[in-house]
Amino acid sequence: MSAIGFHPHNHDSCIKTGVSAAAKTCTAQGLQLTEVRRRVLEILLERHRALGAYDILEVLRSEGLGSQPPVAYRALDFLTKHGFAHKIERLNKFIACSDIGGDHTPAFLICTGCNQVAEAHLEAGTGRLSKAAAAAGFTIERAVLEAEGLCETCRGQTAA
Amino acid sequence: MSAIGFHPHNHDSCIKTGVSAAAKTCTAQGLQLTEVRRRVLEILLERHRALGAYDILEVLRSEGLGSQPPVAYRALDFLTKHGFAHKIERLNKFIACSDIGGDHTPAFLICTGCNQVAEAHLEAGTGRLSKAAAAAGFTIERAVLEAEGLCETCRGQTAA
DNA sequence: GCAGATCTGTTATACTATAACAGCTTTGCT
DNA sequence: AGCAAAGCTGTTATAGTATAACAGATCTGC
Ligand SMILES: [Zn+2]
Ligand SMILES: [Zn+2]
Ligand SMILES: [Zn+2]
Ligand SMILES: [Zn+2]
Repeated sequence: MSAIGFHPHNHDSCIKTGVSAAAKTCTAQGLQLTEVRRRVLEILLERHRALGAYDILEVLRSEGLGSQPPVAYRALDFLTKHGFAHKIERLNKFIACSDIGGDHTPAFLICTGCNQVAEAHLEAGTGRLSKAAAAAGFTIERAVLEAEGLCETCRGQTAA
Repeated sequence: MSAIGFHPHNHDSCIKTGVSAAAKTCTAQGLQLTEVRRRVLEILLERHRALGAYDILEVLRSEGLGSQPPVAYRALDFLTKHGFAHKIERLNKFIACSDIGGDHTPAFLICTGCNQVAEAHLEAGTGRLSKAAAAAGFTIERAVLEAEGLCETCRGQTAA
């Protein structure tokens, strides 16, 4: 429930934890966490912010892991499909999941000041949107919840 | 609060009501509802579904109202900026606001069966996302709330 | 009527994403 | 091991979405 992401923290552990959690899930579900896929996840975890597909491709290219768009998009499809990463629709960018493993309804707080994106995990089916959908007889299969605004730090700087 | 949009209804009145509400708002706020802008709003109201910018451009072109992308995008920027239309981020498409005039936080129900999009109007600042944001010291300026799934009709057809 | 602001038309280009096909690798089975 | 099916990768080409920049037209307030 708490929205981490706007606070400094030790980052190496983020990366290791994220990759190993993904590896574990893949093993359990018979999925292949291949070289490219693992590396894309690492890149997202390393940068710890939303990246465009072509940003990622540039890194892959520099490492000899693939140089054409489909390589990046396929890896991202895999990662997003299985919940290891998410697409931020508002930005057309991708970000590593901050809680790889659990089945969740992610929501994002996008700071327009520092461009950081924080992921909040909400309980599914308990909000106003769910109620409105239920009232209309609509069955939700996937939700995009993204808020733009200012994080605490950036807001302070604007006010000051 | 109720999500209209998945039910048949008389449409001419939608169009007239929408345009005149927009015209009224523009007069009140000193905005210019020019030929192109009005026509784009009409097109969105007529079709009553989400349209891509290039779909709209095609219509404009056929009517001699502008043939280059910026013409459509500028009109859409105007309409979305002032709440006469909304962009559906998940689809990269645009739709006329179903309640032109009121200041609102729109949420959308996107049916993957029939491609219809219904707009629900939620009260701002009362949901889980707002609470999560407040807890993180984050100030929301704009929210994207989009749910994909099946409307009542399409769900019935799938089940049957 | 004039100055400033705003809107339109146009060219060019940037950015985002996928189709399609050939070849390689892994997996599961015998 | 040998084989077939499924899945992954590399590549070319192309589709789809969006904006920068500048010149000219129109509207607005004075
Ligand atoms: Zn997540
Ligand atoms: Zn910030
Ligand atoms: Zn609306
Ligand atoms: Zn439907």
